[in-house]
Amino acid sequence: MFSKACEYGIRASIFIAKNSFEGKLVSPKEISEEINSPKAFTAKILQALVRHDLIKSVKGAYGGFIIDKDTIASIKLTQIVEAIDGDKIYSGCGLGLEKCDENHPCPMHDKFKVIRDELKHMLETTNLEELALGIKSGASFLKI
Amino acid sequence: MFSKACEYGIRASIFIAKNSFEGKLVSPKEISEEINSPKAFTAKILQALVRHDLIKSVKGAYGGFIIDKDTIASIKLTQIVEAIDGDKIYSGCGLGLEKCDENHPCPMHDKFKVIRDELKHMLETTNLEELALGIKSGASFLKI
DNA sequence: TATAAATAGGATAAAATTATCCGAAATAAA
DNA sequence: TTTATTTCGGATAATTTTATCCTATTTATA
Ligand code: FES
Ligand code: FES
Repeated sequence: MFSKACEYGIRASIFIAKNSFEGKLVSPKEISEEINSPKAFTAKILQALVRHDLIKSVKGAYGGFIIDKDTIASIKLTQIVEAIDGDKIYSGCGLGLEKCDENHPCPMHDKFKVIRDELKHMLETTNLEELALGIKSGASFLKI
Repeated sequence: MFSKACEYGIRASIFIAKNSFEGKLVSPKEISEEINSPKAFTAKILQALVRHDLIKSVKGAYGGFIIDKDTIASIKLTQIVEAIDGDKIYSGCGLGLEKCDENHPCPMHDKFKVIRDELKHMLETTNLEELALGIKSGASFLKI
């Protein structure tokens, strides 16, 4: 469904959000340990999220990654997914035709579109805050 | 969503089904031209579908691939997807946790499960016949 | 100012996926 | 029986994705 990079990116963002509630910066080392991902690869993904203005990096000693407390609730999953995987998950043809086109549909189009649109809607309406609260309360987990 | 191999496999199966209505065998060459896919790679995927008893191969001169006319309507998309991509699309965690577990869910689990289950249901209830008829009637297409 | 700690980013490497090639085996027709 | 045609299957190559490594740059603190 999503690429590994995107899975790591979402999990990392949730972990950063959780810590950002308390104003705590976290490092790639801590992140990769908490979400069980390769450290250097995760760091690369974090850089991409910084470039897309979804998270903030503080360079130098005592630095790390953080998200502005008051933006956590406004960051939607779709923004993270698009920053890493692009929009092919929303616009691509389920059977791999060059483009998904109502006027030149593949045989699966009608049925696939319904599901693809629901996925899109879900990613557009789910924000980092609610996911981070799930982790905080112990209702959900980021590894194993 | 699906691997390239799976996309080719589904498109190829639909094309084979369409021709099987008229009892016509088709070759990897013809298939790859009609669905716009790499020939040798497509041939490999067809072999896998044969091993899974989803399509039939006729070896030797004047051979090719075909599907028993009376089984076309009973072959569901899910069977093709599982033969090629396995069941990770049904059972895998959306955020890449080792396994999707109700009792140890990732933060996206509840919302993701709904969509994953709908995808599963769609693949389980869509059969090759209806897809092939769409191609035959000109309502849908297998390339470009 | 010097030092230590941390992100940024380029260069590689490993692994997985996608794609190609070629000879062997099967088989229908001449 | 020979020939031409076609699938089967192993070996290999190209590409993409995933992962690692190392150095430069940044910056808080001593
Ligand atoms: S054309 Fe294939 S999903 Fe729209
Ligand atoms: S645990 Fe992640 S989708 Fe179920």
